[in-house]
Amino acid sequence: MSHDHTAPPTASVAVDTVILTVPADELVVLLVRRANPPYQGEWALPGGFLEADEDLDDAAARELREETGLRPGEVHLEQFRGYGAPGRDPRGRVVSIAYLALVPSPPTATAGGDAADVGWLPVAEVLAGGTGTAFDHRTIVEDAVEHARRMLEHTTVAAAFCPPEFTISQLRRVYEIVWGETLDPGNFHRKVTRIPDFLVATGESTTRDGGRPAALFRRGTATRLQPPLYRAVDRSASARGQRRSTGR
Amino acid sequence: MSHDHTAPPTASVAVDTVILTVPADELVVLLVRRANPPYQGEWALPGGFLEADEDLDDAAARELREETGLRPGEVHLEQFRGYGAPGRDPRGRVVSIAYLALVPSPPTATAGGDAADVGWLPVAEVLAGGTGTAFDHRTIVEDAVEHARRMLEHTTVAAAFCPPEFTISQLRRVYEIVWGETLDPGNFHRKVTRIPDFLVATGESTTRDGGRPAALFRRGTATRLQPPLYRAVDRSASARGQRRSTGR
DNA sequence: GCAAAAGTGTTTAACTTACACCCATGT
DNA sequence: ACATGGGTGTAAGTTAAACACTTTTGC
Repeated sequence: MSHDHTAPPTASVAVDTVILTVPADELVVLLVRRANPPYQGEWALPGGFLEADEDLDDAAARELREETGLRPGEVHLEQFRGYGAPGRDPRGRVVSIAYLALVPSPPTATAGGDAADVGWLPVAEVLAGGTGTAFDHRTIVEDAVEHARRMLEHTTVAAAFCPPEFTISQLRRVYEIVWGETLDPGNFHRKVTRIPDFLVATGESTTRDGGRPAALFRRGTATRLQPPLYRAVDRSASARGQRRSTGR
Repeated sequence: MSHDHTAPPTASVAVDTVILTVPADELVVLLVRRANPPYQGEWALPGGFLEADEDLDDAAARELREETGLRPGEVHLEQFRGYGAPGRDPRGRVVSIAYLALVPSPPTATAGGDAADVGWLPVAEVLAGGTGTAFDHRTIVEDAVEHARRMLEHTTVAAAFCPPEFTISQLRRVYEIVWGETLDPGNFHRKVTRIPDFLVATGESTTRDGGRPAALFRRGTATRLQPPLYRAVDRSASARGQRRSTGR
């Protein structure tokens, strides 16, 4: 851009969003079944071309609203990577800016896009390749999920998966499902309630079938998790190395 | 991209790279003085338009080689963000994919691009606005530096600023300069030498004027820093909150 | 010897972990 | 009463922070 080439080659710029949510006991991603070629009938990420007078973030927010009816503020929406391999779209040169959206479940599910079919598919199935996915969208979902997993360690975004008011075990279940491992309920409770401005108690509590009612919380203003929460994978990898010089 | 709009609007896609290094006691960024309008005479990031059959990473690697003569493998090169605000380039719709490069210092400095003038500018000056910067490149540098600071906490990329063989205090100085704070030499030494596969001792040691010679190391294969190194900013912010419930 | 930088030891506080235990509700 | 999940207590082990101290060189 700082060099002034003659007649720069042009491309279409698309914005594709990996919308994740945790409706029950698994992580799911919103995909759209393609009505037209190429990849007709296969699943693709919701997205669209960048319009003439639109910033990238605005385009992603617009797409998200069109597909789920959710508006920024209710969700976590973040750009995470651009994809521009030459052959990734057979129609021509398309560079996609990929966004990651974490939304509470289930957000009015399928709203009115121009798509024939919209569905929440389990991430595990998509990554295993069991689902026919268009373009390089399986790779994009893979990168997005890895990004989300890392985000949960250092930031408070996990709360974006929860409704406006939620209990600590709802939040814990988000971690457990996204990371695929179980966490100690007591320690988790202490840890997250200690983070300043992460959780704001509403004073209310839930009433459910069996078990003590849980206190309800709202999201606070904190965004970073300091100190972080660790996945067991990381800690065991670390412990393996540390032990080397712990010869006391 | 999953929706099939008629005649998608096209744009030029550029790749701009924030090349950082630590030559002495400050963090500097490679900028190019623009020879032509717009922003003639101001400083811009090295970059160029994506070519027809080129992936994003390849374009960034090509630009980096053209400007510094360095090839991937010797440097850390990573995409970190796309920029696409409508008015960011007066010539038309340009979406830039920004890359961050961390290179050892000083890498054959100014090599042959088609630019009139190339220079390493102190990041502090650029961010303070003391330097006339073209487009939104001041913002891009700001984002890149923040990204780099966070990377140093969780990954081993700091070593990318060092020559192939380096001492632990060279590595520590990288942290101190990028973060803008001092670290305890003893604790730093212990911490980094404990990370498995981060540093590989060569057996050699330096001989300098005054002071005990330091052992030389090469980069190992580790990429993650687990547990992380923390900036004082983070820890103090955390400690402030933690103290709240530490009433033992 | 003295200054300077490298590297190790030691103490104290903080944090994580595991798990026991009590609490508050539905049935 | 008892099952169920919420939440707190506690002890053991681990890690980090601060800083004293030893080592190895140049002058």
